[in-house]
Amino acid sequence: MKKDKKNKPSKELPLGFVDRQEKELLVRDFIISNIKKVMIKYGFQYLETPSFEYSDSIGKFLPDKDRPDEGVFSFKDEKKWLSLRYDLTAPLARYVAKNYLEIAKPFKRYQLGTVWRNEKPGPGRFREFLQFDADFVGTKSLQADAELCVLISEILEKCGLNKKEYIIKISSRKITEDLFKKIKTDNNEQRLITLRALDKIDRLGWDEVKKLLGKGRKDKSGDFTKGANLSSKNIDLIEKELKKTTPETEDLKEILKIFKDYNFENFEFDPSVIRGLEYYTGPIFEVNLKFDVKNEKGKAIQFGSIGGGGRYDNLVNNFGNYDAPATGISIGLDRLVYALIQKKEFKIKQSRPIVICVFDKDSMQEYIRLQKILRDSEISAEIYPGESKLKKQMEYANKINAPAVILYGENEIKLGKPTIKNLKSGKEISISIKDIENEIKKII
RNA sequence: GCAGCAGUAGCUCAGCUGGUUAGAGCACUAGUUUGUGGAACUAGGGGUCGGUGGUUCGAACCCACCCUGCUGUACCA
Repeated sequence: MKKDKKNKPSKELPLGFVDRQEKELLVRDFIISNIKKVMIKYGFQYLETPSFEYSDSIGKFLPDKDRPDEGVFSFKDEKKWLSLRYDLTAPLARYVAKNYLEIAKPFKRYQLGTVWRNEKPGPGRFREFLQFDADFVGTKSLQADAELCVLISEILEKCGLNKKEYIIKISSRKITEDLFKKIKTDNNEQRLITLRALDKIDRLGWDEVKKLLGKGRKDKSGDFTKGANLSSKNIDLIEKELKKTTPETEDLKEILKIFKDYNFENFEFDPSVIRGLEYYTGPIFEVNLKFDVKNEKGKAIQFGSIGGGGRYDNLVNNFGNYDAPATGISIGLDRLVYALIQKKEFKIKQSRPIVICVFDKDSMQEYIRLQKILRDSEISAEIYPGESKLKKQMEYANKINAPAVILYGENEIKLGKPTIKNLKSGKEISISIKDIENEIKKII
């Protein structure tokens, strides 16, 4: 079958890239159709920006000599570095900065698009994936932040999740800002390490996180992670502050009030939600699934959140002098698909064609006639695409999960009555051509 | 990136402490059935045992490096 293995092109995929098959794509399409419905209802505009941006436009300043792949895929075009986008927020900021004078403010847009990250893939995590983003640009109103949570919630429920299966966690950057004032640290690296450590509370638990806040932690593979070196007094203070269950910052109090007006309850205040450490300035949200997700071997895996977002009031401003406070949320669609396929028995019908068997090429016009009758009735149908013995054709129909085959050979043609064979029951019936449509519809 | 484990047919795996032409199940192909699938039976194809180099009379098996995968960890704008 295969000789000369050498010098043949590789059939392997690059690390972190995958082929996606129909089953998965149909679930994805289902989610996308729900997203579009909800976004239209909420009055958002649909936008598409290109896959590539200048690296500096999306926050990457790539030094010429270092390898230009610090988390992103990049190449040098003439004199400037280009990068594949790693999210949809940075391109949005760029878009708003570029078109600021023309667009209505506040600008509400949603976007669906592939993004790429040059990093280590994990289960359900690839280096190329589809993201959905909804953002408000040009408003400080916390109504916007609250509405994002409501809208995501509606999308998830339209996709079949109930209120027990997901939760929106909210917090605010203001909490950690206040905290840093209290422990009086202006050491930026220490602040970063602290934030990263706090981000892991739900995964590692307080005991482990406290090690990270102090000297450091050794994980179970024996790898050591350097800690933030805070004093135990400060560590205790942080723990005390972050274990509070009611928010004390003004922004969150207001959001909670708005949630109440919306009658929105499926959220939870969680001060350990930190997220994207650089640009958030206010409320932050995280969308979490509350059921276990398993890998191919049936083992539960650390799935984490399927999306999140928050307020980023300074991002657009980076491009110039426009002051455009913004807030947004994004969902990793492929991860959601991965989880949903496991959780739900999807009844999304993968419509497979009725197969019309070919007995004799000279009768082709008869087959085409049958095929047209079915297709005109919006029934998926095909003449067996090949030249094989009947047995082969049956095996083919069986393998593609065809609901039925139509047998129209010499004998049937003489009578003008094709035989329909139901592939599930194995039953065959002889039927006149005018009844074909009805009979097939009974089967599919 | 770091660490642990793994890599034998398309898939799942066996291969005893290194010993002649490397095995099984499933899948595939052909036939039993020249107009009938999902079952059975028969026969057959398919592997330089992840790669490269080394140790050895001899390597799928031992050693080194590399690649890939899994798990954890780090980073994630």
